Amino acid sequence: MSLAKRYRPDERELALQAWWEEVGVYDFDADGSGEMVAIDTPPPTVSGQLHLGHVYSYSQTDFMARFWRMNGHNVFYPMGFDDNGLPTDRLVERTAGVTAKATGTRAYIDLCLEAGATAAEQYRALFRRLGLSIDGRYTYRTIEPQSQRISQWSFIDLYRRGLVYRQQAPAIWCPTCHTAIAQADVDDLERDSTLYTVAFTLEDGTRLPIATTRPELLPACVAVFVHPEDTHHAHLAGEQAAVPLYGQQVPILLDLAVDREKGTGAVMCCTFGDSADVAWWRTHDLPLIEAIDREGRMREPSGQFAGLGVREARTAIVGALGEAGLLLQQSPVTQTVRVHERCDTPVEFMVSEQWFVRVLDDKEAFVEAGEQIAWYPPHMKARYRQWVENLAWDWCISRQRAFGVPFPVWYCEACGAALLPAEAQLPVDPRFEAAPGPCAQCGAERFRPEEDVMDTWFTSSMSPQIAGRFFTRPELYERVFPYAVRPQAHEIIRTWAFYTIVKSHYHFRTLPWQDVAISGWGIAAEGAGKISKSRGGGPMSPEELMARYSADAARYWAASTSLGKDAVIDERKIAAGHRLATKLWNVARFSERFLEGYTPPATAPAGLSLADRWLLSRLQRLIGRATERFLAYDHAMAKSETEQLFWLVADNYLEMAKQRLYEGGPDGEAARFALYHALHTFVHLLAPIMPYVTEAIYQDLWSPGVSLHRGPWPEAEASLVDEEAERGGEILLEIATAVRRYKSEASLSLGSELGQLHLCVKDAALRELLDGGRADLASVTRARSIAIAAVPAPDMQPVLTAYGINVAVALPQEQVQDRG
RNA sequence: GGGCGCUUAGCUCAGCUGGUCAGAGCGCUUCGUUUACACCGAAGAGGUCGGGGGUUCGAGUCCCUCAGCGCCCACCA
Repeated sequence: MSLAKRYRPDERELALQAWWEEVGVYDFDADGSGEMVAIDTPPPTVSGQLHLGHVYSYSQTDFMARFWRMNGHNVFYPMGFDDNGLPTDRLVERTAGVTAKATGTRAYIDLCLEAGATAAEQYRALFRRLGLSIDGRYTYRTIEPQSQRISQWSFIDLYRRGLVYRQQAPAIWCPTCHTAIAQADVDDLERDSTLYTVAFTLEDGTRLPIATTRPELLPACVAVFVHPEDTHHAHLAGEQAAVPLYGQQVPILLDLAVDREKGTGAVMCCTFGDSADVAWWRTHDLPLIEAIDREGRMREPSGQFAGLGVREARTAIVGALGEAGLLLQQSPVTQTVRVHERCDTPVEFMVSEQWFVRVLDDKEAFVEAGEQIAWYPPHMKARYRQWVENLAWDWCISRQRAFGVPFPVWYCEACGAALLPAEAQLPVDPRFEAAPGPCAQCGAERFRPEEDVMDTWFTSSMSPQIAGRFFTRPELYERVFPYAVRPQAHEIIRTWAFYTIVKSHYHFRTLPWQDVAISGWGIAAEGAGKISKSRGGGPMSPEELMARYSADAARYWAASTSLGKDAVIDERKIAAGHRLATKLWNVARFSERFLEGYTPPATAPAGLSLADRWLLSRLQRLIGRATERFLAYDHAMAKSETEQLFWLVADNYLEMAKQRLYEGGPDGEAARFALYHALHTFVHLLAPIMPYVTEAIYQDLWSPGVSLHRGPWPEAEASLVDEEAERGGEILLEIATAVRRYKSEASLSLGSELGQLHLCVKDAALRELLDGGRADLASVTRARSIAIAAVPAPDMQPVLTAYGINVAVALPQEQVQDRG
């Protein structure tokens, strides 16, 4: 077996990937006895194309998986595709240009299933190409029957425990997606708006100015609030005010939540303009006037403006107010509005009947759960805690959409009671299946199905159960749950991480995982932001990038930034990864002729040079350090330190050992020993990050047919640590650099010989230490002779004074004459 | 308004528990091709580590403060 002159990642990576799968390198051993590491892999959402942000975060998970696997752990690394629910539903609407209403629910579901399957194949292909060491036998889709079964079981279990409820209440509503959504699905969007001051009329006919950004809600105005200590307004409490344009009389009420400094100090309460309105509506028991319908159009209370969209209605009402002389003032304001994160549409609050999971009652338990989980990096825990502490709504889990996991619920036509199926019947789709009646309450036999589907997070929060085959492989599930780690991005701490913790707490009274590893985002260089939200999937597609540089190079980039930090997509960094792979290959090629058929002795041979001892010592410390860093999820530091020593070795040690290696003999044996350990160590330590080129070298040089990625991981050999040699080695490096500087300044080639290299070393112990580096220095400097003495050399060119050493060189006699 | 993070060479960033940390890659300048590598090598130039104050024998490294940037959360009349 020999190494090709050139490493061709484009060919080699594909072949290795196929081979790894063929021999099952990534196979989890369901019956194995080794220490378990189960990874609760994030199932990517089917909502578009994969981008470099996925490459970034998924690579970081794979570094851990490969590290643990090489360390002999039994790694459960499944993959899922989150293809149920709103994201897929919206994708189909956008790409196919159809709606469920137009095609019919059944046909629409089929379109969504197809879109999910297509995306899953694309994602799978990219993940393979990237070299994620996923065990393909444990792949799932969140829409598949087993996922639905687990999700519906979760619902039924929560229902029995009284932890879900159905309520007619104001819920956060997306007019574009036409569904209720959860608090977690809402983002902030800053935008320019106008603050209108309009004139309400008091009973005595005087005007009460009130500022609003939403005049279209005047028909839904149900009260005016003032602060009890507001000297200008508090006396009005108990009076009625007439709403401009519409004329309905509303009470003037007191509430401490009013900000006297804002607007005019008096504020109108509509059903509903924002969450404060909802709160006031509840606490003051106000009437409900629904002015906006579910598509975001004005309803009949709006009078002549009924049928207009919210924005058109606002313009029209402002016009009418102006004509009526009721518009006192308008001024531009910057306003932050709440929008649906999936479509950026400003949300409304709609009274509708929705299913909720109780979370507000158990905030403390969820905060405590967050405390018990180890977060990487640790400050991400603060985000979780802050979110939980600020929760204001129970988790709304029903969505008025066609595609998703259906609720396993029918309602009795006669008495309205909910009928749930037995667990054995799951999964069910009440929209297409008859209820397993009769009604337990009244005995009636006519039912109406629950038409809504579940929030996609309701299912993905069961990912530990779905991946672990909760129902179909209970023995497997027992082994993997709770998981060792949940890798995920930070923007879904409030959804995926939180909801998974909620489910695990309610169903199993346990934490779902020990650790949470939070990755940052891969972000585009200009106008930093999430690349999935930029057009065209970012600056370069992952496929394009890997075709140009290799998967190893892409992973190298992903390894350059530690957990939790965003990384700018930097092609230069990816190119640097490519160069590292090439260099590694060339070092291996150089080493091949010396290491072919070589089995290193168990203990170091006699006659190690100073450079050999330096190298062996540095390698032992590197092994310890890299291992420690990987254990702390710090792949960036592990990579950086390994890479640093590697380049030092490639640029310097190899030149120092070359002469001895070529000449053979006992000195050559010593160099072989050190060289073997160096290459062996680098190939192993870099394997989690650059699995392809390291495996290629391992296969070609050492163990054809046995994968590097099954380990074992190197262990540091304490007897090789040698601090004295490390200091001496540093001096050798300095001398080598000094001599190269001399040659560079003299415009000599690096290969040109020196007549003599003279070291003047006063300290006897140091002199003896450096004596062990004669061969190393001769090799790297091409000096014909080396003098190490206590006295300076006469008539020689000084090149370095440091460490109490004076280094001088002399050219060979013939060159001196030539130059003269 | 609250919380968290960031501010180190022209660019992108490393610098863990304070004392060879002032670093890497890219870019730039100059030089160099016969036994791994021109998909290359070598040498060099470049920063008072955002500002100010403090702790310490000693601070990018700890504390305070100011400024700017980013993110999360709350508010949003």
